[in-house]
Amino acid sequence: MTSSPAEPSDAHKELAKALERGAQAVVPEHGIAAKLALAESRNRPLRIKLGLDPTAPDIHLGFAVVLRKLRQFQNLGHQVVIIIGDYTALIGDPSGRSATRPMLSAQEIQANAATYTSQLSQILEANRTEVRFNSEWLGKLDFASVVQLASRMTVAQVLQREDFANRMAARQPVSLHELLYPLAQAYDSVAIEADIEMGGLDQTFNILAGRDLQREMGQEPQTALFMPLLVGLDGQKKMSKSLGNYVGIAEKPLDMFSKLMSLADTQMREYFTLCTDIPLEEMEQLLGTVAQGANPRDVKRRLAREIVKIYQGDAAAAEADAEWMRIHSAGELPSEIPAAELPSDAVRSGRVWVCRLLTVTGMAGGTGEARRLLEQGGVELNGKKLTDASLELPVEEVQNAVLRVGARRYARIEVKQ
RNA sequence: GGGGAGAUACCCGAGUGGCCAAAGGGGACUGACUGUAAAUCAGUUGCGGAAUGCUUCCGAGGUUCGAAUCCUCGUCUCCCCA
Repeated sequence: MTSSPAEPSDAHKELAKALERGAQAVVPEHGIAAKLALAESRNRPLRIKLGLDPTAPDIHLGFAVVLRKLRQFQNLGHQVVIIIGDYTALIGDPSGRSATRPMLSAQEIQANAATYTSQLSQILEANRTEVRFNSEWLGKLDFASVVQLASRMTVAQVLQREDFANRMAARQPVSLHELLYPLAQAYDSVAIEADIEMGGLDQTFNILAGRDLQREMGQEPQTALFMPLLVGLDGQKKMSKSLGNYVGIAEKPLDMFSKLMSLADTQMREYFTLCTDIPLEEMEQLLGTVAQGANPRDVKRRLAREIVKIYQGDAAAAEADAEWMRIHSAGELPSEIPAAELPSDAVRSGRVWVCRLLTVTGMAGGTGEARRLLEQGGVELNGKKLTDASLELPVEEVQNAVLRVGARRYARIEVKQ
C-alpha cells in the first residue's frame, strides 16, 4: 500500500521552495517536494487540508497568510479541502488554551460556518475548494468505533502534549473528552485522505497525530506544513480581531494602508514574507537600503502598497499611498472628511458650546472627555487650536468647519437647521 | 455528597468601617520628540455647563451618624476531599 513515492525532481524541489516560503516548519523535511513528485507520478492533484474552528470568523491578514498559501497550491492545480470542525467544536480544541474551551451551540456553529464559506471565496478559487463538515464522518462513528480508534493512541502520547502537561502540572482540570480532540482531528485527515495538512505550530500534535493514524490505517502519511501566526499591529500578540491589532482584508484602502504604516520597522520583514508575493531577494535588497540609511518609511510604504494591492487593486493602493502622504507628510487635510451633523437643539441663541460640539459629533464620549481633550491641546477647528472648555462658538463659525481631534480624527460639521 | 475561597472601573488587581471616585500595572486617549512608526518622556482615563454636585465596588435587603469593607438571603465562579 505504501509504495515508495517517486523521487522528486529538481523542478519539484524548486516548486517546493516557493511553497515553503514563510513556513515555520515542514514535517518531514522534504515532504512537500515528495508530495509534488507523488502527485505527478500518480497523475492526480494533491489534497491540501486546512481545518477551521467554526468560532468567530474574521478574515484578516493573519488568516490570509494561510489562505494565500492554499491559493498557491491551487495555482499549481491542487485541491484544497477546508474542514469546518463543527463536530470537533463540540469538544473544544485545547490547543494553546490554559482552560477548557466553552462548547459552542449548534446554531452558533451553523451561523459561523456560513459566513466562513462566503469569505473564503475572496482568496480561494472556488472550483478547487472543497468545504466539508467533519460531522459528516465523525457523526457517524458509533461508540464501538470510537473505542477502536482510541485504542490506536496511548494516554501517555496524548498527555505528552504541552497544553495537557502544563494543565496537569498546574492542577487545572483536563476533561476526558479533551483527550479525544487530537484523535478526532487526526481522523479528519484519514477521512479526506489528506496529502498535506496546514496549520500553526500550535497544531503540531494534532497534525502529527494525523500522520500516525493515517499510517495505522494504511494510508500514506500527510506532510505537515506549519505556517507561523502573524504578529499583529501591536508587535506583541498574534493578529486577531478580538485583540484589535488586526487589518481586515475588506477594509477601505486608506485604512488598510494607514494601519500597515503604523507597523514597527522590525516587523517589515515578517510582513513582506508572509503577506506579499515580493521575491525574497527583492525584499532583502529593500531592507538593505534601510540599513544604509534610507528612510524606512518608504520601504514601509512599498510594503503597505503591495498588500493593499492584493486585496483592493493597484489603483486603490496607489491612491491610498498618495492620500496617506498628503495627510502625514505634507500635513494636509485628508481629501475626504466624514461629515458630522450638529443637531439644532445643540445650538442656543446662535452659539454652540465646544464641549457639546465634541460630544454631539461623536468626537468625545462625554463632557469630561471633551474638557480633557481641549485642555490637552488635542482639538483644532479649521486649523486653530482650541483650549478653552467654556468657549461658545457662533454657528456661522462652525458651519462647514473642519474639526480635528488628536492626530487622525476629522469631521466636517454640518449644522442641522 | 462534604469542606473551603472568591466576585472591585475596559482587563488584571490592591483595599476589610470614615483619610475612597477607590492604590498599582496593562490597555486606551492627548501632548512632546521623530523618519511614520516603534521606543522614550509627560499628562489624562465614572458622570457632570464643574458644584462642599451626582451615581459606583455581583444582586436584594439590613446594621451604623457613616459601608467596597460588617450581617442575612440570592446568583455566579473557582479550589480541595469523596
